[in-house]
Amino acid sequence: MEEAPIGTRKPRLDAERNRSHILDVAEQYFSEQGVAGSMDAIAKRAGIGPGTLYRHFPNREALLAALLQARNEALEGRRTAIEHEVSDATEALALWLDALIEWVTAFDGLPEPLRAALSEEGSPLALTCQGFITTTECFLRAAQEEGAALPGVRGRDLFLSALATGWASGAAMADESSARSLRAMMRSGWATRASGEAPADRPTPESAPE
Amino acid sequence: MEEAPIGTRKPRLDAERNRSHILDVAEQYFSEQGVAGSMDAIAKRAGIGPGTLYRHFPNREALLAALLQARNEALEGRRTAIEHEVSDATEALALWLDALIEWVTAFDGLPEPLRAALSEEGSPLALTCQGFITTTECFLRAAQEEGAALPGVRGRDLFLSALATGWASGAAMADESSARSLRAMMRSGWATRASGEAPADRPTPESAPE
DNA sequence: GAACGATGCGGAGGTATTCTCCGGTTTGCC
DNA sequence: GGCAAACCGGAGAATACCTCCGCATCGTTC
Repeated sequence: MEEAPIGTRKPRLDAERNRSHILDVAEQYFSEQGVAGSMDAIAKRAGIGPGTLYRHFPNREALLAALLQARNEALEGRRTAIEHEVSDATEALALWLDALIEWVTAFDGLPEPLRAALSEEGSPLALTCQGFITTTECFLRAAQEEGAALPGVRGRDLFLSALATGWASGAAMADESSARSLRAMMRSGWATRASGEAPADRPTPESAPE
Repeated sequence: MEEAPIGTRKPRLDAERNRSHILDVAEQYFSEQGVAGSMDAIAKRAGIGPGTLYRHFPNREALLAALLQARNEALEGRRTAIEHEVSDATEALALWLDALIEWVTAFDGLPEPLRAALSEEGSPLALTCQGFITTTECFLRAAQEEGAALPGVRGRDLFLSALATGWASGAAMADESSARSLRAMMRSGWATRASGEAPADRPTPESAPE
């Protein structure tokens, strides 16, 4: 559609290559050090100057947003998969929230900038989050119409819960058992008593009604 | 007992005064700017040099720990009050967790350093947290013996939940309704279905069985 | 009350990090 | 091949955390 090079002088190849190289390096660096790692260190590891890094990504948020792009698409895919393969609205919402938690913990320390981004309107991360909040709202509404989710809860609250769960799971004190507990508690937080008898420890039992 | 000035040459008065002045200033500063505010700014506002600030409190954590001291005692008081005035273990645990959330949100951004402190053994904040985790464990065990709380949950998980709830409530997106939702979801997270029929919106109904 | 030793004070400054500015170079287009 | 636009990269400004050390102040002792 907008591919016509009208007024846009075609992006230079070296810039394009630098950009993707930066993304590769940042992906690895953030995986190792967490998202709070030094920007200049990324530039140095990529063999470029700070200026180049900041030209491509004006701040940490922009870099993070670009890094998350691929995972965003994966998460969108997960969404349509759940929509098509899971008919039970309760299970669908639960699976979606699990996917959200996984997305939110893609990098160590990611929940913090996400929460911060929710406060600022123009942030690229905020846009992404807003989309996922809307999706959460969809799944939630379906579950509520089935009577499987409490009516007082809103999509943003569930999204915040997922974010908070991911944040808490990142604590050094939190082991695998804690993470499971937190997820389970979150689930019985929105589910009604009437909905499916799974109280806590059922490990997402892949019950696709194919 | 250890008041005998053996080997300790009695603390100087000006130092003591400086210390409490720093605490006053920091209290106000953190209340305005959140706990991530600049240390040097606190020193400047207190009219002292950074060196003096850091002599009294070697780092931000120590300063925070000292600031929280008063509130810690208030929280301990709340604990004994709950223990004496509330016989229902479910309600007691719920009240305690509400008090914890309030403590955790005493300053804007406080949950973050608390979570970080849990990772480091020698931190003064970690000690405090550990005490409250133990208290949480006590309330939880009582509730579990009444069959009012799920047996799989641990005290640390509940503490983490409270911390995470406070963290999420600090998001700009979170309004009062979100905070209430989060607390309600947390509660139905640990409570069994059998325990009291209060699902969400009961506003802590002061039912002291005197 | 005066001198002395221990203790506290405070600012200069080292290190780290984020981000900007600008001269020099490379690239794409004609 | 030449030109203008875009890009590169490092120097460096701004800020924050924290340390070091000469000097001042306090408490004690004579």
